[in-house]
Amino acid sequence: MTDATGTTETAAPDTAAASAPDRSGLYLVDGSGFIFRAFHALPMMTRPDGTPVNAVMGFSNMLLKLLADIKAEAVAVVFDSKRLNFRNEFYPDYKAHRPPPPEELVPQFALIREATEAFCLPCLELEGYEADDLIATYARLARDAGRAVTIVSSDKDLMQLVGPGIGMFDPMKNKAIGPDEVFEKFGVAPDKVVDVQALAGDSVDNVPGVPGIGVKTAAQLITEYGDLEGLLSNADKIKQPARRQKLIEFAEQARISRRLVLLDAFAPPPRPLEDLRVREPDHQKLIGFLKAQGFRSIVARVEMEMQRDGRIADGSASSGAASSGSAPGGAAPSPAAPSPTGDTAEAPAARTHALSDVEKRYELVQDLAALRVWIDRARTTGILAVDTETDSLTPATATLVGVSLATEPGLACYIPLAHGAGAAAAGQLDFDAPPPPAQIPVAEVMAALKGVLEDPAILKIGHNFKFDHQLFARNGVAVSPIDDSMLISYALEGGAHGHGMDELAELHLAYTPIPFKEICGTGKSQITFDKVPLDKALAYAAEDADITLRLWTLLKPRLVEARMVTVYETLDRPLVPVVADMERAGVRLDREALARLSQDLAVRLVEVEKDVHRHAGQSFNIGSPKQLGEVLFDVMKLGTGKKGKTGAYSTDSGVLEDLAEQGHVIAQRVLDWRQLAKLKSTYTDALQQKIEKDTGRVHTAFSLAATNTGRLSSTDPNLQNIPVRTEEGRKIRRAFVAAPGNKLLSIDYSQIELRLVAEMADIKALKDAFRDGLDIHAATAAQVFGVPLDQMTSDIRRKAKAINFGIIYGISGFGLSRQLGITPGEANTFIKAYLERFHELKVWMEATKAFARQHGYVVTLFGRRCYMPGIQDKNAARRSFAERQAINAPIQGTAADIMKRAMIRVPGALAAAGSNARMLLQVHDELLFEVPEAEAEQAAALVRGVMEGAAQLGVPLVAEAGIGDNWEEAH
DNA sequence: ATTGTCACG
DNA sequence: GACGTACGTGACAATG
Repeated sequence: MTDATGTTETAAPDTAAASAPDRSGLYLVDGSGFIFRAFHALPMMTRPDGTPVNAVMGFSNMLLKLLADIKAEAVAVVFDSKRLNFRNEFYPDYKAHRPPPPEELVPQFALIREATEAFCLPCLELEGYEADDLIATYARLARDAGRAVTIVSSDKDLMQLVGPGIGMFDPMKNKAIGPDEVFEKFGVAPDKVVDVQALAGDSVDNVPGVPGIGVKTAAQLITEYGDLEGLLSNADKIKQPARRQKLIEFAEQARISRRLVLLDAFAPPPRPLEDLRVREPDHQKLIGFLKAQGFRSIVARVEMEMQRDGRIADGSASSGAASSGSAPGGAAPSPAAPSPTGDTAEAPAARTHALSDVEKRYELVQDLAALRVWIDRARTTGILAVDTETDSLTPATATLVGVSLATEPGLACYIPLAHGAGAAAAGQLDFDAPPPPAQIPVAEVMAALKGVLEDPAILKIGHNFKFDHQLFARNGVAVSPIDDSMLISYALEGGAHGHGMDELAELHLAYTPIPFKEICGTGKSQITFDKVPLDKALAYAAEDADITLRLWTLLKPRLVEARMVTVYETLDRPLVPVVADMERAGVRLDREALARLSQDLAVRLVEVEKDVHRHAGQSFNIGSPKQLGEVLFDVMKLGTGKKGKTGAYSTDSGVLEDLAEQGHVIAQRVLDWRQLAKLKSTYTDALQQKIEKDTGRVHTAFSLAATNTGRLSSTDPNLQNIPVRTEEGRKIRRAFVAAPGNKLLSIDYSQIELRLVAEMADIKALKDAFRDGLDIHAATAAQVFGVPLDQMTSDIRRKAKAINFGIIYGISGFGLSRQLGITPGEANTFIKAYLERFHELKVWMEATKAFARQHGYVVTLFGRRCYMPGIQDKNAARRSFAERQAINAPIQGTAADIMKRAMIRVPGALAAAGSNARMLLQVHDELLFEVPEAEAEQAAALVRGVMEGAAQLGVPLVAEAGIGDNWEEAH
């Protein structure tokens, strides 16, 4: 991750470095780290008033020496925030049993901040982050601006940052720390330090690591296997039995440990890098402070230096520059004096602006020189919002029409790539039409952007980045690292509202973006984006990147406040490249088989239609519920219809099945017709249309922010509802086939939701049954109805199965009675027996509903919030509905979380094993793969392992695999 | 654009 | 005592 700068061939004359040669160093002083070390290293001393000041003294000495020795143009002192930081969110014990600081140290915290201000140096701190994270963030920013960085600290946790352009300096031992010193300490290069720490752990910070593994062993293992994931996925190959066992058992703990020690170099900077410039110290103020502490020897040194340099202490840092640190008496920054440089304590609302408040500076980029300016801007800010425009909504095959970028709010550009000649739409030759506009060839733009888009030190931000990620991947660019403002919003407020850009812009920025319709029209006259004139394209596309950046700026910090960083960073964000690859892979369909099925269905539909009309004695549209109801209930007088709230007759399958049972043949024939019509229109006809010419495959789109529970959904076409329950339907499944030489591999979780009920409600009897590997429905039947397993009947088992499902849905006597065809009274008796046998369940359900009422949301096992607005509704029906949702959402949502964890780990596990299997589809508890025939069994075992190991619970997770030439066979 | 229906987990 | 119900999705055809 080090050769980020200057790798692109096109970057020959580095204009940023040439014209603004700001190569002077930035010094980042680890204030929090220093104070502890100085306190323990230096003998106790006190001020005349008795205040202990030994650490303050050490700190002042250190700063003075630093400022005298170095030629830094910028210095900042960084502190921990007082409150908990984001690490406590996923590991509450982080730095937990640290004793409170010694009594003599406490008053020195504030004095050290005062000292920093007396030296006219900026103090940096940020709620939710440690000093180390801010140091990592500013080190990244400065290095990318081409400036040398020195971290003044001896903390080993910062050693991971050492590399080209970034060094450390130990102020206590007075010696530099470079890659050699890091290797000496950890036995690996700086970029592998976190992997070693993840294994070795750290008792001081309460980082658990893997028991029995110290730094030495860790270094040896990491050297052999490359990195932590490489080691963990090959743990079974370790020779020493005890070590192998520990690595397998504590794999998850090692992963958590790595996240604990890994510094976040993308913390929102509390103030711009440019603000950190060293100012001429206010010597009078400095001397005043030092005298007040009784540091006479230091005062003497300062005065000597002033004389030597011939400086006169007269507040030379005049006007604006002095304003932030010049409060008399060294008091804490006065809130009454608004500082133009901006304090860290600024209200969140002030961080953003209504779109209309800021001048929009949007630029059309039509040559490489202009593009390079934007690339330089991205390197300076380390942050780049990106949006792509295409001629279609299927990113697997769409043509890239343009790219927009934004580097700061209001500052955005659009790079047209494939815009045609203005109004010459319809593809007709028009010799009077204007020629195509000036555009940089796509290949050149990609070559120029690749370095930035793949630079680990530049964060790329998108809204629904999965789409853009796919387009760049098709152009040979693997965008990383990324943030997605849509997914941030989803993690924050899933279920509370939608997360599309337009909706979020209204909600958070009080701004209505230019509607797509206004640019491209609608319906038959709609044009593709490549036909849009450049001025309009610029206004629309640049605005998208601009809004994305503004939303990110506003929403990213809220993740920390809401303690939702872990959900976002471990469940949602990493899914973006994984799902992008799935969509891009697509799935092969047998078009001829579908066509034959369509033909067959068409013939049979005509037959059944005739039959229905014959029974009815008249011709009508069976597909019209209105006409059908009138025929059945008004004309034929079959029972008494009328049900729906709109006054219309209900003709759904339940009603028709009742009629069929009463012997009305027409009802069964309508049901047959409905089934055939559904299969034809939704599947056999539609799926043929969805086969992409370019790839010969179908590419669904998975929505990552559509559901209330954290599940994915699939659209255009929906491949999560392909028929399977009836024989007719399974014929459609057989049209989903593997490419030649390949097999389809389907692996699904067995009973995952019921297992999670047992886990989350902590139901002992149910957990035992799962641990014993019993037939869970038979086992619950035995326990609830008191029937011995050897006397179990299929009917009793069926009833228990229905109750088990009902629990997951937030059971009601009415619902269960309808499902089982029994009276609500009987159903209630069953439920009562169930809740008595599994008494923990009732406790959990009541607690969950109470939580929902109190907070307006429920949480999954992994911390995802599912908002349910109806929970306080005055209407009893709506409230009951929300209560059932409150029961269901944590169960369904936790299952979704676990599936996401598995999906995120699958590609790495496959790659590590050298497998060529490709993940194609997810259907909530099932994953579908396409895999070379010879590798199928191996891939099945591997993926099963990943899925079963995706969470460590009190109940086992079980996944079952099937292999076949088509999806029906594999399932 | 909304409603009814039905495919899936 | 009365609400009207199993939870979560998306697509299609009819209809306003």
